[in-house]
Amino acid sequence: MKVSKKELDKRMARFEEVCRESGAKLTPQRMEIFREVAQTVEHPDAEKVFDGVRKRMPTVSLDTVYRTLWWLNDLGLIKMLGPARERVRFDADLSRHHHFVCTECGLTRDFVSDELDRLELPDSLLSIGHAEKTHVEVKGLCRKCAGKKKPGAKKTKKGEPL
Amino acid sequence: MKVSKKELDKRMARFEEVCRESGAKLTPQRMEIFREVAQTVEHPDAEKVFDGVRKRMPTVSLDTVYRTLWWLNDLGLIKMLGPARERVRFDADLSRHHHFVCTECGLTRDFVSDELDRLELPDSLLSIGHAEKTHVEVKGLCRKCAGKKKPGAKKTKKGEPL
DNA sequence: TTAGGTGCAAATTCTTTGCACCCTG
DNA sequence: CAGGGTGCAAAGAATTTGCACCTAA
Repeated sequence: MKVSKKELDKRMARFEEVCRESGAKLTPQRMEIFREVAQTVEHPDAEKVFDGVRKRMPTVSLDTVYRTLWWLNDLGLIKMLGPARERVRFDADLSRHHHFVCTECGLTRDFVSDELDRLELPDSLLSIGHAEKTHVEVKGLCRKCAGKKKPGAKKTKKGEPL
Repeated sequence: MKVSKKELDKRMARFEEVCRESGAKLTPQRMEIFREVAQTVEHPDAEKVFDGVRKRMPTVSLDTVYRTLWWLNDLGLIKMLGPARERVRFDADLSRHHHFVCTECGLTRDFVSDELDRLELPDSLLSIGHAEKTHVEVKGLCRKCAGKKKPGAKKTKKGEPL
């Protein structure tokens, strides 16, 4: 499913603007890679983007697609979903709960909430599918990282569980 | 952080029971791998589990850990978090929205909900960290997969609690 | 006894990097 | 013209698999 032309134009305009502001070069590859993500409501993976772009530009390489995608993400022009440099993790707690995830160090803690469990889903979901489970993920800084942040913000290694 | 001895014992007992019921062999490796996940509230990845088990059983191999973890997941004794065999995906929609994900085909669709956006988080979160964003992921079958699976599948009703 | 389980090592899959050439600004 | 950007190929990281030996039931 594609987004409306109007919305796509808006996204492309913002892309060019942010791109220019950041002082980065506006290459045809970047243009097409961004367009590929911006024109759809599906949430394509790198391979899908690659295939789409390749139709119009047969010489792009997969690694340019990856590099450009991370770059767009860093610029805040797109967002990443799912396994963003993380590993699979395991949980033996089978009771109903949600997760708090620290954006800095990856610390993940369970929490429960009656209010969340009573949530009602919007009608718009009916046209998409049949809901079976909902899981809430709260992102933020854990206490430890919030404390560290001010002095000299330090990065933790990728997806390291705590 | 470890779970209480009582809870751990409960989990181990259920493990042995399910294991026996399923007709699978109760090997020391499986025992220790399950115990490693069951004894903590952290959400360890395969490597972490491997390291923990290796302390008590120096000869386990990483691939046995992986195989056992998938097996435990299939038996419903543990759950997987994060990149469960998925790839990173990209989204150019920067507005506030949540996701519906089909557990069968992976289809991902955005949806919005005022109610979700007004959610109040429980106090218990305060002791963990500072919440910045909350994202809801609804899992279920998309219409297409629901149709394939069992033609007479029931539909979600409005207002049905999750 | 014997089918299922394990360890080892090699294979895959998805992503990331080094490097020399190319093109935008 | 300069320095960032690109393509290619090769490297990595996290899983996964083939195979022969081992062991719980």
